[in-house]
Amino acid sequence: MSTTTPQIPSVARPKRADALRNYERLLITARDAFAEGGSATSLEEIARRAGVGIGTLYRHFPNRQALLEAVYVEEVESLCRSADDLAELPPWEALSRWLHRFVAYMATKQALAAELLAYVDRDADLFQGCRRAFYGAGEPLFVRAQEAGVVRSDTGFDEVIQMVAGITKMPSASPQQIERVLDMALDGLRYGASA
Amino acid sequence: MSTTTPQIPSVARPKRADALRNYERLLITARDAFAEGGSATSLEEIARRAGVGIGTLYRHFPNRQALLEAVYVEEVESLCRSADDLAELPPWEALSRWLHRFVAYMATKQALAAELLAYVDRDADLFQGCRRAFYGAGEPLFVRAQEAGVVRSDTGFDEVIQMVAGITKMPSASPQQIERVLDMALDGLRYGASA
DNA sequence: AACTATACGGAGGGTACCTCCACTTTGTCA
DNA sequence: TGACAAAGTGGAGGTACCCTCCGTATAGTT
Repeated sequence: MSTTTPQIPSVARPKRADALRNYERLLITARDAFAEGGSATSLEEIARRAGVGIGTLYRHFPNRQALLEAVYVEEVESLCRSADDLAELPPWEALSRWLHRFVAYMATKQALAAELLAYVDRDADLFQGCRRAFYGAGEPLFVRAQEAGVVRSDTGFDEVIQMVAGITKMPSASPQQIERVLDMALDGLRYGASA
Repeated sequence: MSTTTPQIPSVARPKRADALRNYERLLITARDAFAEGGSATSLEEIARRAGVGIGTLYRHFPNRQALLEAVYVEEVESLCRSADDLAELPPWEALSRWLHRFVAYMATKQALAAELLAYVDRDADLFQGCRRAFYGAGEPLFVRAQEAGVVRSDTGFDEVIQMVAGITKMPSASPQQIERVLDMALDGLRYGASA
């Protein structure tokens, strides 16, 4: 299943060793900084924290939008790749865990996505690609669970994603509440399954 | 019906004549500028266009958020007041026109609302108040139409607003498309009415 | 007309995004 | 291995934006 991991226009890494090092430090630092500061962190701050000059940051990411995009894509890819780890688990277990990760991911990335939407519009390649990636990674887990008879047969992956996406948008709910609601929703997904 | 127009924490106008003049010019200029530039316009630009100094702008609106809020509230109030103009019209005509205005309003104010949401959270007084105002203004039109038998009786104003709000969020649709979809949805609202 | 509370305007402080270019490092090829 | 070109680095500084401060001007009152 590892070959099914779909590739988004995946960001082209730089070639030289030092450049690659700096690139990845910047990406990680930016991810963490945005997670804390809700995407309000300045690029200067990120460069400083990553221990590189501001010029270096701009060599790798020509503007703020580019950095936001790169962080976003990186996270989506990581979430999709993480579906592979779950291939060994029983079908239900795998699907359920992945959806939990999906929700946790959305919780932290909402501010980032909101700012990105101010730059690019909703159906830009970026988001299209990410949606395709989500489907490519999650749908096999779903189908497997359905074929194993642990998920009701009268629904589709689309509906599940929409339901789960809706849950992530619950206004001002604590992470615990969201987890509980997700579990309830997932119980509904099992209800009436053949096994 | 003009007394039913609900008041949002309505912005307190300044007292002195010159101050009031400047205040309103700023508000109008800001509204137009945000409508064009999608809320990206700078406050300096707005002050310049309104023909006042930047200090004057800041005297009336202590920061960017305050100006955005004032424009937003002003527009909501205006939309709600406009329900009064429609009181003379036949019930269906009145409801239908007001919902069209609602959609047109949403189309232009989406960017503004998006930036506001970055400052205040979704269930702040601001938005609560605006929702109350919407209901106060629109529900009587709806009830009147329903009582006149030109709107089906098996639905409520909540549902209609949600449906219409959904239409306003149609991604990258032209104003004409939105109008057409709204008309179709409104036909659905009439379907099976008694008259 | 004099007076005072209110309002005006814009210079300037602080910070953010981004550009430019002199200098350094990496990797390659004779 | 050492020299050299290509690639990469860092930070001063340009421009724009938000906002503060305060000396000046004006509306409304007595």
